[in-house]
Amino acid sequence: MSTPEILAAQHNDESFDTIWDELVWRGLIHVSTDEGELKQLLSGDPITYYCGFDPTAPSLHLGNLVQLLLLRRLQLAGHKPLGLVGGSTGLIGDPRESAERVLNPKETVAEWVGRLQAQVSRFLSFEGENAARIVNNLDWFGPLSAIDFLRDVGKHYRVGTMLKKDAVAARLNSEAGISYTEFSYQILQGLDFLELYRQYGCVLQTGGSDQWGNLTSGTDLIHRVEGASVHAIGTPLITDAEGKKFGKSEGNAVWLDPELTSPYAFYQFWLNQDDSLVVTLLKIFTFLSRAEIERLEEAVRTEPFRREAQRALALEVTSVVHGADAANAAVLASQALFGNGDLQALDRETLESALRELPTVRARPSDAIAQLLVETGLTSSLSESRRAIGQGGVYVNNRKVDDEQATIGEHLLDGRPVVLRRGKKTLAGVFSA
RNA sequence: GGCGAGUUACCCAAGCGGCCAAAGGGAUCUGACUGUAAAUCAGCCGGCAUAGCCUUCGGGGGUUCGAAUCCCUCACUCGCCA
Repeated sequence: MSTPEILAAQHNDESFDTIWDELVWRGLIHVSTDEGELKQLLSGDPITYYCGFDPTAPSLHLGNLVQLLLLRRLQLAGHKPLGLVGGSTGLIGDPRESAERVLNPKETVAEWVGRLQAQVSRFLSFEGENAARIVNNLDWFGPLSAIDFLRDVGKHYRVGTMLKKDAVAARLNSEAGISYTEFSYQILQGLDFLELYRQYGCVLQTGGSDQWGNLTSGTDLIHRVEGASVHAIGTPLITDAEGKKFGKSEGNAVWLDPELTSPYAFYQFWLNQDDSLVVTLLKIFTFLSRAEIERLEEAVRTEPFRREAQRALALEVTSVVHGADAANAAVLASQALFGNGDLQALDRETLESALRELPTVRARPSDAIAQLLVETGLTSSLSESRRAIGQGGVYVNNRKVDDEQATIGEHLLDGRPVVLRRGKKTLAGVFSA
């Protein structure tokens, strides 16, 4: 399915009186400027609004997806989105809670800008009255000299105010401290908003609630310089039951780029969500209607073992991000591989297409299983492979491997591809070399 | 600018000359129970040719038979005083 078809299938829920009501119901508003004014603004004539994405990685991830979908929901309500990819802010980096960022090379950031622009574009419509527009803050920061920056922008910022921003205060209270570079980030983002206000009449910025300090940096600046009241919406930070950041399990971010996170792995990620979180996720990450989500919520309560809500969530989100074809392929592969366990009963065609969704490797019968685990990425070292086998966590075609020295051997002989599994649900395919 | 404290594995955090590949907690991972859930319990948790060897305790250098532990030096962080 091509992008326009995906976009055409999306719409807001008409059972809500206003888009604001829907956003509130979906739990997308964690913090905002004056609610009454915002609600009125969003129910009136089309406005221009924006959200920024910094190129700090080669792809956007799930945290950004919340923002992308919010941009889209507002566009579906008739408003005009600006997707900003921060060619210059990405060179600086906003202050993270933990420690100072390592600056990325300019060429790298430039390349990432291109990638992110393409990703952002896929979630917005560039047709019609309220077509989206992609902007890059390097366009206005590039020509700005340090002296002009300090004279024209810096004068409007009080250090006391800047120090009180949570992101800055947290770092000041930590051992890591904060560099002048990252301390200045809030000014850059403030100037973005001002610039977009001047150029496009942009009056609303959205972002994660952890960006609230940076969002208000812009609203305050515009108020001071232009005397205008503009708005900001901060979405909630999604966390699991233990309060950990969603979709970022220590170094294993879930990426939107299919090269970095395969559609199958993406689908599986959503399918495995907790009961306690699944309804929240349906509201935020899908375009399913309130009625449908409420039905699924009931299903979680009455017959949780069917995992209907998780299935719906996984199918919907994978479709939105990777298209219906990729989503269906992920569903079929999941059914085949997690079916009733008898892989031998699968016809070869089905098996092979299911395995194409997984990491695969070519092998000879004499190859050690421990080595194949490493090559497929199921483990990261031979030691870990041996450990996994020793713990009884490795299977070949659903049969437990009990010898650390075992080779793939006869499993490969009849020419059928072999399913290598670690633990309950981490799979890879092995084809005959 | 002066003085003091600190930098340990993915994170927090003990260790302060050999018994240290490094206590403890958390996370990840595996097993049991389940619903490809949660909770709970158990195991694992640097690498390799695994009763052995190799590389790790901010960087570099030194003392010693032997250093995460002592000395010198560089870098960074925090605090107090100017």
